[in-house]
Amino acid sequence: MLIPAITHEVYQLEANLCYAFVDPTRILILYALNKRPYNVTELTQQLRANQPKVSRHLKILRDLGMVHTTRQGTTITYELADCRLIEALDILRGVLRDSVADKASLLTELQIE
Amino acid sequence: MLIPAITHEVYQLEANLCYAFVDPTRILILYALNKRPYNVTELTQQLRANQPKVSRHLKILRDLGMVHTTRQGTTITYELADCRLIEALDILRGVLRDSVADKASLLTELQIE
DNA sequence: TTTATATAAACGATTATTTGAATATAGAGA
DNA sequence: TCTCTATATTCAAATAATCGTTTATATAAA
Repeated sequence: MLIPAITHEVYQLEANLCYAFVDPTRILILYALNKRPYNVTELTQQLRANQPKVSRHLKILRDLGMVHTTRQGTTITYELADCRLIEALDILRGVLRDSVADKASLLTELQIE
Repeated sequence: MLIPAITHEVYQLEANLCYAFVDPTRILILYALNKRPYNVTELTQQLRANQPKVSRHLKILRDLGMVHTTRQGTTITYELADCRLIEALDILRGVLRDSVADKASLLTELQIE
């Protein structure tokens, strides 16, 4: 049962979406926006990053449809587009936690012997 | 309420894990292994990719602890380490589906007017 | 119209990722 | 030991991602 060539495009789309998650700054932004909407200046302060850096990452998230924007005067407020993004990130965080726990217990076993 | 510097390391770890998902071949492998374990040759045939390519991606997944291996003679069987990885990918797929649906309906509205 | 502020985009340098092709290793059996 | 098969690694080339710095744009208010 081979995987049809057309299917590869779906996986490419899925991979494109996941691209958002490979940078810690973007994950940080998503988790922050999960609490409440923020404008760029607020995010810049929270993340202790410079403004162009934050704007660049916001653009990536915007292009992927992960955040929505509303403008009030000169300030632009960003909000999370879909809370399932956090759901997915939380699951991965759980996987990470258990993975680290496994390595730690393995280390403990080695020390006993 | 600033995000403490130490926290950034956790987000870096999370981003490292997500790195597995930015390549369609790796997503394809994970979904395949979710059905049942496969050896490298079988995966190579399924994905219609060359063997070194599959092996390279398997190494990345192995290093991240996402797959486990067992050797029988010369063949090495890979299996999914944690089914929550698929759970997370499925959630993202749902987000993707709705996102595409939204764009499609927007397109429909434009055509009506 | 000028000025100030918030946000975005462009630029160049650096580093990372992916690939096909070629090569290496590891185990099984003659 | 030789050979075959399965799997892993290396290499060079092409592409892509990230960053700090600088510059541009857009809105509001004077």
